[in-house]
Amino acid sequence: MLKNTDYFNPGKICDSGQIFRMYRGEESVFFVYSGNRRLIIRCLSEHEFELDCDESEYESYWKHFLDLDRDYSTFVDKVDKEDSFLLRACDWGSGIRILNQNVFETMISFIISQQKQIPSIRKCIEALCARFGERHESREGAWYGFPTPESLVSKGPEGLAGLSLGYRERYIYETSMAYITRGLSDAEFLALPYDEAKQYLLSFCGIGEKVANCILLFGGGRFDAFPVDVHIRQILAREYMGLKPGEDISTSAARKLVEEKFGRYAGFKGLVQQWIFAYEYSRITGQ
DNA sequence: ACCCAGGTGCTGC
DNA sequence: GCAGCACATGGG
Repeated sequence: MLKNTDYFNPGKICDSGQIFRMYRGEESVFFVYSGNRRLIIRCLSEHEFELDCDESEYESYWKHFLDLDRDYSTFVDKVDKEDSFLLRACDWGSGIRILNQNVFETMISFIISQQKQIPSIRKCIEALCARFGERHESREGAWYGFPTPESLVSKGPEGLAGLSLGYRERYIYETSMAYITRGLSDAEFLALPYDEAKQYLLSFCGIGEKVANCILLFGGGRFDAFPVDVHIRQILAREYMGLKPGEDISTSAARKLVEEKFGRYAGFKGLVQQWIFAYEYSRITGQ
């Protein structure tokens, strides 16, 4: 049971695009999957939650996974009062936490995410878990864990066919193979300096600048990572350059603008990114 | 048929 | 460093 918990809104987190294996159940119930673990969150009120998982897993795993050991109140107060768009995004995104997901799962998930829409990404990952993951039985029904790299390569490169992964099949296979031979444990990865952690990620096939930043932010504990994707570029163009809706700018121009507009939020730039991404995404999908 | 999606790798300059 | 292109697949 979690009481008096502020700045924690499972619904906002579920829709924020940083996690693909989090689902809405009935009546304010959420299912969260990570590796071979599962957490059920029941929202009792705005500040009270029942967390259902194996005994001891909360303190040893889920508390940090949900980033509940961080004080989010300080970040909200630091938003520039002149920046009306960010104020709205921050207000809307209140309750989003930046998760600490496991690294290999985040690598494969965001390799899949490229050139795909979020519902489609979820389906691909589900299919991958069903084919290669460990099966678990529970009162609520059967579910599958996230596959290990060994499992993903166990049927050869062709073993990944038929899951709508397209050209990403090769990326997943190559990255899994490389991870088996030279992958770091999560603890080793987290201990790396920022630049080395990024270079490590970029050395895998299918991981470029944007995906690396997603992994750094959503699984790598780097609160300053700022992924720039098509939505972020459109926000910058529209809200910070006065261009017409839909007009795009180059990624390099976007990175300069990010530094100019959000550089002052050093220490929590990644949270700022999630506020504006989730706000924009809700606008597009009409929530 | 066309355009786009939480881009990356590769080539050529 | 930067532009241009191919790359699967599903959805509008």
